[in-house]
Amino acid sequence: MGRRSLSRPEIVTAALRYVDQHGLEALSMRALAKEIGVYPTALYWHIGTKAQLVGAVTATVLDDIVLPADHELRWDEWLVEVARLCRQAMHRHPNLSPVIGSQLVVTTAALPLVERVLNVLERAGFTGRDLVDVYNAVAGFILGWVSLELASGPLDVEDDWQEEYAGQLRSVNPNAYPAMTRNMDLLAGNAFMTRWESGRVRPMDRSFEASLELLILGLRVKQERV
Amino acid sequence: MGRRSLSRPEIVTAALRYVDQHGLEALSMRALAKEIGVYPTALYWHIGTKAQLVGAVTATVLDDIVLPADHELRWDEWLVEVARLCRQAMHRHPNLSPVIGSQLVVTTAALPLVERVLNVLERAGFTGRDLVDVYNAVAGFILGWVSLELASGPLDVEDDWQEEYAGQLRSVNPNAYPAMTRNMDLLAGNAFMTRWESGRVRPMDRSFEASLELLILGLRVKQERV
DNA sequence: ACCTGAACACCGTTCAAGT
DNA sequence: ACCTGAACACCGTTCAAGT
Repeated sequence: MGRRSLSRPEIVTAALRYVDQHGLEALSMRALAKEIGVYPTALYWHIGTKAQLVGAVTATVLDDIVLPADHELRWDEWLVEVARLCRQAMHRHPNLSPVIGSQLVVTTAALPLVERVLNVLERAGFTGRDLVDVYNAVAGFILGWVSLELASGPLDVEDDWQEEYAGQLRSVNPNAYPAMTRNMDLLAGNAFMTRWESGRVRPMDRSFEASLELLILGLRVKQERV
Repeated sequence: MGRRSLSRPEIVTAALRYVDQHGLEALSMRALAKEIGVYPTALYWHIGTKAQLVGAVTATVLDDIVLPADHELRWDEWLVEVARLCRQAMHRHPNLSPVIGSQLVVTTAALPLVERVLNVLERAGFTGRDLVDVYNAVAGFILGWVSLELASGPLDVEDDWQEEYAGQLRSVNPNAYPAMTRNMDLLAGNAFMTRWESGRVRPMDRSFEASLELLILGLRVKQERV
């Protein structure tokens, strides 16, 4: 087939593009190989298994996050900025969010991010176990919240399940669900477990900012106590 | 084969047990059918596609959450309790957490939970858009954080990748990563992106409690402003 | 109504063989 | 060193056929 000089980065780039276009579940070694114009087994020589390929793809997404300088901003402003940047990076490749959200991130590509967040949290006065806890709060919130936001619908179901679920919600028993009924207009389609569209088509900007603000408020209170 | 009276709930129960034992990625219509002692295509008659089966399984997990009575506790105490109960439910079926974390939850089984949380947040004084935002903060934090905690390792990789990653972390350049180096003993294995074991084998109890406390602190501050 | 059995179009991965 | 080509043991799903 005259195909030559297949390289690791070339494969990873092609895989990311493929996932962006066709979804994570459509990614297969065979389909990707066909896209590149090579036999499936050629991929194995360069990147190993599919799991390793996906890991490499994830690393490139983390690598794309450019953090603001540390000392230009107050620690809390810096964290807000970083949270937004991470969210943006995840929104750029929404089909990859299940990997970030539910597989262990084991790549050194994440370490610069970890270092900078730790550094800023130390600057805010957190140390030792408190530092680790507060870091986990920040990282868990950002990565967890956004990957939940980007969750995709149940795949390969009929086309009308969205309208059906919307209908089910709106016709819920007002006696059994008074609080939901009172707030249905704001709730329907806009809140976790009462929506039928992914955050990739209907981003939850306002709620993300509000949630982030709550986290920062909590951090400020905790800081004063330390 | 003399198999009779195959029922929907029977299939769902068997599927949950299968996922608990063998993992989500091992679940296949064919394997489950063999386990039950029936032809794969028989399952389709009762539950439809695999996606629908997984949805039904998820619903049973949410159904298992028994919430405390509303008025026995202060609103903030109640939320802490509910967060712990949800986390426990997810820990009971860790192999299912990718579904909760990265697929839209579209089941009426979630609605009682939504209703009660909304009710308590209204009691705390939140209304309108603020109510929705604060609800999303709580739900997004709990579901997102815990599904991240329960993330599984990259599948079917060699046995020594855990030790290898642990080694990479500890031998990181102290000049490039001073904050990480200073806190390496507490960090390694215990924080998001610097761990190599899932929360199912190494639960992050302390950090969860601390993160939850931060959220509640933030909610209390916001409440005073409303 | 409920299940069988065959069939279709896929998978990931291994391995011997080529160049 | 790098890729081909065949092969193995799987998938989800459809559909005609049985009872």
